[in-house]
Amino acid sequence: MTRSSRVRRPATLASLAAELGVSRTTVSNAYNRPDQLSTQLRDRVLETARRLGYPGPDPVARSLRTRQARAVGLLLTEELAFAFRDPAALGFLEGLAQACENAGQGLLLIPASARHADLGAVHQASVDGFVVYSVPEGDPHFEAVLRRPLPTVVADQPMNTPGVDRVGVDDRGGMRTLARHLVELGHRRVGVITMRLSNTAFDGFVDPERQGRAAFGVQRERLAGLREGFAEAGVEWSQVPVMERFEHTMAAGAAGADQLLTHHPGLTAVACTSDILALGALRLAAERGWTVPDNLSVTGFDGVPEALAAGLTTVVQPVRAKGLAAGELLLERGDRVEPKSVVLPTELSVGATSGPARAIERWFSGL
Amino acid sequence: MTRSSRVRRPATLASLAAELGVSRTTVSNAYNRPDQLSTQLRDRVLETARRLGYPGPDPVARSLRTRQARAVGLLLTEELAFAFRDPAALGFLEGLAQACENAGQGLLLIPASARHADLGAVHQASVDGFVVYSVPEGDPHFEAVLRRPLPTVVADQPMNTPGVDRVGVDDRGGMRTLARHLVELGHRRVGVITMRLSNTAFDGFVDPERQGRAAFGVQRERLAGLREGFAEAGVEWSQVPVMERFEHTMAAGAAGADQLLTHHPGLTAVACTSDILALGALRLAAERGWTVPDNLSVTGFDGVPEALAAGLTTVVQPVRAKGLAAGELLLERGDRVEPKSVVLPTELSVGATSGPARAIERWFSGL
DNA sequence: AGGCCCTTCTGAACCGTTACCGTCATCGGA
DNA sequence: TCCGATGACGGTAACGGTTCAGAAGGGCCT
Repeated sequence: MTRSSRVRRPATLASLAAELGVSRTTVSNAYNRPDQLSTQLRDRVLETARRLGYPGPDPVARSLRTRQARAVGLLLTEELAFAFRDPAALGFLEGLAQACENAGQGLLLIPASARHADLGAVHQASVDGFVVYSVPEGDPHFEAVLRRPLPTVVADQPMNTPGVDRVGVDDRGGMRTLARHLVELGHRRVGVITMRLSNTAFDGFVDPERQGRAAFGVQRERLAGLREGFAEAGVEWSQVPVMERFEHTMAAGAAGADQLLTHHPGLTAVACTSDILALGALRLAAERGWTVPDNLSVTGFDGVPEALAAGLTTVVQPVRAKGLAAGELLLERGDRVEPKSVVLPTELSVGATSGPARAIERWFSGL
Repeated sequence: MTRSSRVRRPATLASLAAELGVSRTTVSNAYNRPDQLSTQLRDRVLETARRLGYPGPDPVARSLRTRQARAVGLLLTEELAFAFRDPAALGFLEGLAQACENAGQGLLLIPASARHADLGAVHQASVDGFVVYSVPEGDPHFEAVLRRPLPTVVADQPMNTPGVDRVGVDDRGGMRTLARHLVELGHRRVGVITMRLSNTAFDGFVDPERQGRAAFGVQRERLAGLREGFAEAGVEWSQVPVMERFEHTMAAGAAGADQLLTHHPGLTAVACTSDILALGALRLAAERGWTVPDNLSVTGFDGVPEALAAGLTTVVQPVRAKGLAAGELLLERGDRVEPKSVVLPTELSVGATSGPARAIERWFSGL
């Protein structure tokens, strides 16, 4: 079979029916309801289809009529390729893909990065529902998704979208537990490196006011968890320097740590709101010749494989389960109407990058 | 806006036109060809649409008429989740996603693992073309793809599908270069661990006959490259033990290496047809207390990040570029008819896991 | 005044299917 | 012989749009 023959406009169900001298319904039934016609006729239909090169009912026309596309749309505001680079996103996707596979549904990745000002990709997506992964509040693509009359599940962010299902993790509780861990180790002078808090590029220190205005609820929650945990030990949050980085890379984490530690040399611990940033901070510590955790404690959030392999103290969130839950929430809703919210637990993983603050005090006194 | 209002059957273009007292054409134009109607009328249309909760033209109906879905279908025979676990597949996907993003196209992951005996997912995919990633020859899902009257690009496998575009890498040449590298280091007693050669589960030694019958052209090519490279040094291929593993995991690589080295204790080098298997072999060597490369040389293929980080000697293939090329080949074909084949170069990356065979001989003589 | 073009909008065909309901033949039983 | 049940198939109307040719109306030029 040559390419050109495969690419020519194929026969339609109607032309096949005409060729056979039967009705279109019968041809349709031959494909979709074998029990509705005799075996002989069905075989004759299928045989003729083969002979004419009829590829079977057109999926688009079928979707139009049956009102289902057998696919789930995934909206990420980042570049598509990002999804395959970021370890946490990857875990989520793996779980989501699993859910789709289980249900025999396709998974449509929708190009909706900032490059695409038009919302065409969202409007044009032939899907039965959307999963929205971690987009900022007020994102126009997300709003376009909401206007589509389709069931939608939000993963992580934005939080509190009325009437929309959500699956997330206990960001705040996880970070609170982490903060307590640092407190127990004696840390009182801590710094924070956070992922971007808004959609506009900004790198630098952020005051609590901007923290509260953050367009990313997950970051707000994680910061709030740290605040609460440290508050229990009497650490005033306004005294805790928070460094924001727009990019989510190890390089950004290292740069953030550099700036943070340069302005606040007395810090005994740096808590990062992601593992990637924390790995960057670790790299910076190594560059400065500091020993972790003797000279500095560093913590992350997510529990990505790279971080666990590196022995990072971090909050592990079940990213895979989150993706799976998001998919299932979307696919297994029956005629449920009231929105559902799933919050998965997080777990502190104490690694080799957090240690007693004592040692650090000693180190500084020796300067 | 509550969920129930969002999920109710929405207004249609026709009902909107009726409400406005204009023709459907005009409403359609308001969305698709703003220059075809006055600004006032367009604003009135859009305003009324907002008021009635009309979500804009239905994508499926539009696709039916325009004959395009603005999406690319991706067929993998593995579980969907596999794509997010296997590093080489991941790199490919990243490149492909990039190509789709550049063209503003969606990327539809089609569930077509062995679990899905029915080909419905392929038949139902609303896409403008397919990218087929590394599936075995004769795969029924692939054949279903070929029956769809859509442009198709094969990545890696199956090779030599008449009339179909393909993008691959120089598997054979890469492996030949690797073999020469081992030869130069003095290796003559080598063993091989290969990925699965057929779709049916099998673990064990494979003779050249089965190698030639392999359903995976890429594996055939890589083995052929080794054969040719070693033949230049007078190493008879029939004397080279080849161990096949069905699973593609480090554990499988370790088990394969174990079996291989148990039956052929005199081997000085183990060449694997993938990095994952090679990393497994390295793990086994460590478990046995062997020093690499002093006691054993180990090589891989792919050049995945984990392998390069581990200093594995391997053949690096440009997986990302391969994905990008596959996407571009599909999306940028104009009215080209004759099939096109792209073969990307591979590069030997000499790491710390291959060394002179001398040392190994000495080690054995000391037993 | 008449012809022509331009802008703006309409009517009808078409895209390829499936849902719904009706029809027709066949057959067994009364 | 007639009747109702059953199985097999067909006709018609959606499904929700896009497209293209052309109509209506106004302005401009001659």
